[in-house]
Amino acid sequence: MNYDEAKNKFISTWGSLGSLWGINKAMAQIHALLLVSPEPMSMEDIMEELKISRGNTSMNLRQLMDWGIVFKENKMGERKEYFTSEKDVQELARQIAKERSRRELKPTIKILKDVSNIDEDGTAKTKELIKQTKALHEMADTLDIMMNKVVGQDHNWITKALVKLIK
Amino acid sequence: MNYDEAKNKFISTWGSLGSLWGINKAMAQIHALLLVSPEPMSMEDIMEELKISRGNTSMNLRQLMDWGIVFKENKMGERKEYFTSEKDVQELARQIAKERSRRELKPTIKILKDVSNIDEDGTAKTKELIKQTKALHEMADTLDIMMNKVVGQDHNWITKALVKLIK
DNA sequence: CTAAACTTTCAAAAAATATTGAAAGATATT
DNA sequence: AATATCTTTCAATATTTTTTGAAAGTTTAG
Repeated sequence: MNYDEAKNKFISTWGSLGSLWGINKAMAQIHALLLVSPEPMSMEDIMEELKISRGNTSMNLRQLMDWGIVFKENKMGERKEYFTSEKDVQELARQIAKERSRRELKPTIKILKDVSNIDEDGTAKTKELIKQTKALHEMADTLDIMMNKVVGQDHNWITKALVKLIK
Repeated sequence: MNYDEAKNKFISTWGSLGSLWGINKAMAQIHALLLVSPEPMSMEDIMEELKISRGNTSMNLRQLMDWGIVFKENKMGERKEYFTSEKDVQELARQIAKERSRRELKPTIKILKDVSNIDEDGTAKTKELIKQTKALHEMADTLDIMMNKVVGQDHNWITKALVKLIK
């Protein structure tokens, strides 16, 4: 496998993996491209490499910046904007954990809490609904605490956490 | 909020959350419905409650069984098939972790390994590709080991893991 | 102020994904 | 073996999501 094959394979794999962490293909591919590019890239560069339209590139770059994993850079004397990705994969993981907690986990926890707090009326179905949503609430809450813990951790948290888990 | 409102809210929340763990809306809603139903449900029952077609119900039930989180049950003297969900949420989490490792993480790890093993040719772009995919490979591998560790853990692993992390 | 260089927006089109429902397939019952 | 009961399949359809590209917007330079 040569460089170009390897790069394309990585970009397309990362692209289809996007759905795994809740982003679309183009967004994930742009991210992959920037992640392995030694130099910041312009919108033009990205459009060209991935064969996607200007509008698409613009929108997805914005979203990546909203996620806090891609940044604008300005080259001196140049009008054009350049983009880079967060290069430290652990920082990347932390940022993603933080955003997913905020966007998905926290809102879900709130709903689970509300649902599990309905009045107990003695029927089996109400009991079951309360019981199961309570259990999910607890689990989601624990997961959220863990994820936020991770966000405040030093760079090698994953390895350390692993060591602790395996004991 | 009364029982029906709460139940519907839970089902629709769980449904839209499906994409979070990589399954479609109908599948997630069927799962939610079974999770809070005190009794096994027939295909008829499910179609009725969720207002979805027979074909849709059949296909999604099959997938849920493939994930190992929904089971067939037979009532004595009845021809019809009934379905129940795994009720223990920790077992549910374990099963999901296991399947996602198998379906998504492991294949990705393999590709990252291949890509990061291309020949170093001294150029900056090749160096960067190797460096970044190696880092991702290491992280994905660690995550996979953690997830599989979790799969073999006892019922309160989440709480225990949390305690360890917080120290 | 006006033009040039670049970016963003958004309605329309395309692509991807999910859903339906009727026919075919099972399996049990008479 | 014919019928009844129930499930699965899959081509057609509907829905949702993504992408495009041209117009509008913004910023800098002259």
